[in-house]
Amino acid sequence: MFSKSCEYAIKAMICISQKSRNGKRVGVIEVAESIDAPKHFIAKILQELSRKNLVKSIKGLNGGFYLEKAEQKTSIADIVKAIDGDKIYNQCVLGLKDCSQKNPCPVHNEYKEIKKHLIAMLEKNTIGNFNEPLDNGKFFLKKI
Amino acid sequence: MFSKSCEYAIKAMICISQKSRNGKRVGVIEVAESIDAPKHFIAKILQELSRKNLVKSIKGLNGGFYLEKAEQKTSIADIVKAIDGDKIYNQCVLGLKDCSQKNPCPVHNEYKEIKKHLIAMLEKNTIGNFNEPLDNGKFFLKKI
DNA sequence: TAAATAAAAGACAAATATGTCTTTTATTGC
DNA sequence: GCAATAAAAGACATATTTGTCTTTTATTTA
Repeated sequence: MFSKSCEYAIKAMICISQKSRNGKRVGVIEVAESIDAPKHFIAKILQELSRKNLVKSIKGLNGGFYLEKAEQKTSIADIVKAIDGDKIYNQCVLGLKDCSQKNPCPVHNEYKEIKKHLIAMLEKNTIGNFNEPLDNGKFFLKKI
Repeated sequence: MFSKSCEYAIKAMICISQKSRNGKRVGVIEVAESIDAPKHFIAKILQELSRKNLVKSIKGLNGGFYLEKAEQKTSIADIVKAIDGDKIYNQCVLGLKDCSQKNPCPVHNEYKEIKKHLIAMLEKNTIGNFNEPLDNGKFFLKKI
C-alpha cells in the first residue's frame, strides 16, 4: 500500500511524538532503534519530513527531532502525501490511465467508496492519537 | 496499491478474455499494444500467469493466449495473489510487524473493515465481468 | 575559542522492479 | 521433412527504491 520509506516515516513520527512530549529531543539513532530501521535511511527520511515541516529539528548538543503541539495534529494522510505523493487519492485501482467518472472501469464506483473510507481513516487519525496506546503497550513499533 | 506487473497482468487478462471469446488466440504483440505495455515484459508476465494456470497458451501457427470458460471466472484477487502475493490480505497498513488482533495498531480495526470491502471487491469481480463493458466502450484499457 | 554533539547533505552501493533482446522449443501447414 | 509462426526461457540492461558511509554545518558547553 505505502512505500517502505513512507511506513518508516509514519513509525518515526509516532516515535518522535511519543518521546518528545516532555520537551526532550529524540536523536536519529534512538528513532532508528525504536522502530527497527536503518539509521542512515531514517536520517534521510527525517530530513525530508523536516523540510516539509512535519517535524522540527535542532542541531548540536541536546539537539534532535521533536514535534510541536500543532504537529501532533499531523495526520497519517499528511505523512503519506509528503512521502508517497497523492497517488492513493487519484489513481485507478487497476492502474487504468483512462479511468474516471466519465469512463469508469467496472470497479470504479465500488472502489470510490472504499477509497473514501480509507482516506477518511488516514485523515482522521493523527500522530498525537498514537501516544496513549503506545504508552500503554497496546501496540508496538517493532517486534519485541 | 499493486505493482506495475500486477496491473499489467490484470489488463492483459481482461484483453485476452475479451478477444478470445470467439475461440481465437491472442498474440503477445496484440496484447501489448492493446494495453499499451512493453511486449517483452508482457510476455514474461503471461508466462507467469500461464505457469499458474490463469491463462492457456498454444505455441506455433495460430497459437497465442486464450481463456477457457472456467478461467473467465478468475477474479482480480486471483491475479493479484498470483503476481503480488497475499500482502494485502495480511499486512498492517502502517507496516507494523507486530500488529494483530492481539496487539492492534490504532487503525487496525478500522482498516480491517476497509480491507474486508476491498478484498470482497477484488474477489467478486471476475475477468469475465469486464467483457461487456469493454465491448460497449464503457471503459478503455489504454489512453485513446 | 575549542571540543563535543547531532542534524544536513551528498556520494556511493545494493537490492528490487521494470524493461529489452536473443535463443530455444513446440506447433502448424505445405 | 521444411519453413513459418509464436510462446518459453533466459541473459542482459535500465530505473527506482532502499540502504550505507563520509563530510559539512550548526549548536552547545566548558
